[in-house]
Amino acid sequence: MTDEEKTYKTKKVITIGIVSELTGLSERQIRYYEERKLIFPERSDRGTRKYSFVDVETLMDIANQMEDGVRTFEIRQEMKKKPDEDKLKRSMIKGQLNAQFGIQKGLK
Amino acid sequence: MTDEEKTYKTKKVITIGIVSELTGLSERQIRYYEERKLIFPERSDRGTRKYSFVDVETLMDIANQMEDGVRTFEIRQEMKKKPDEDKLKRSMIKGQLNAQFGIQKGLK
DNA sequence: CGTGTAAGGAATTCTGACACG
DNA sequence: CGTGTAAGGAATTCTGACACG
Repeated sequence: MTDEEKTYKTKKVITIGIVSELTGLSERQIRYYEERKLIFPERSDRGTRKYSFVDVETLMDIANQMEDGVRTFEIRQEMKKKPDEDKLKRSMIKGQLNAQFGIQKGLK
Repeated sequence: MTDEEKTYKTKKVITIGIVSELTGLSERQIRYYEERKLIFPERSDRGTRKYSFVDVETLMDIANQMEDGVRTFEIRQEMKKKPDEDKLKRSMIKGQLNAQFGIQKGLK
């Protein structure tokens, strides 16, 4: 991946309304995940949040985990350990994910 | 370039205020270039314009040509002829660009 | 804990128009 | 021709809080 392509992925230019459309999450949820330290948008001059495509992908990953009953602090801990396996995780189906990482509460 | 990377470049997710910051152009200028058929943003549900990174690059290219005195209809015609040499043109310094394409009015 | 909602304010975006030239 | 600006309205975003549970 070239520097230019990397910039497209990581440059924070998307407003919360569009992130909401892209992820299907409510603005409330998106702001809450920030409060829980799962995502870190930048701020424009006058305070509006700006997200990158990577943030959008992280949010979709979070959404999947929330559906599985994972709690925010557990998601945060997983992100610390494996800061860049998001792509890997996203490509796996839920069952496989659950089995491999076992990050869900008391599953088997 | 993978499909995923292509999506980052072409997906229309940036609002006009941020495009303005990114390009240094006023919102007035950006809307005017649309009126002159140089860029084609999409619209969100309720009508706000949304741009891609490619649009941002096109705008920076347009800005350079405007500085050189090229007029909007001339830029539009160049874009028709060479729909994808933007990258090439952007990488050339102005003098070279002028000499090679000669699209400026009566230079020399 | 995670998320919906009403609340009020501030900032954003939109369109059509007048202005200069 | 290209761009600034004032105008009024509509939509966006922000924060802190109450609610449910």
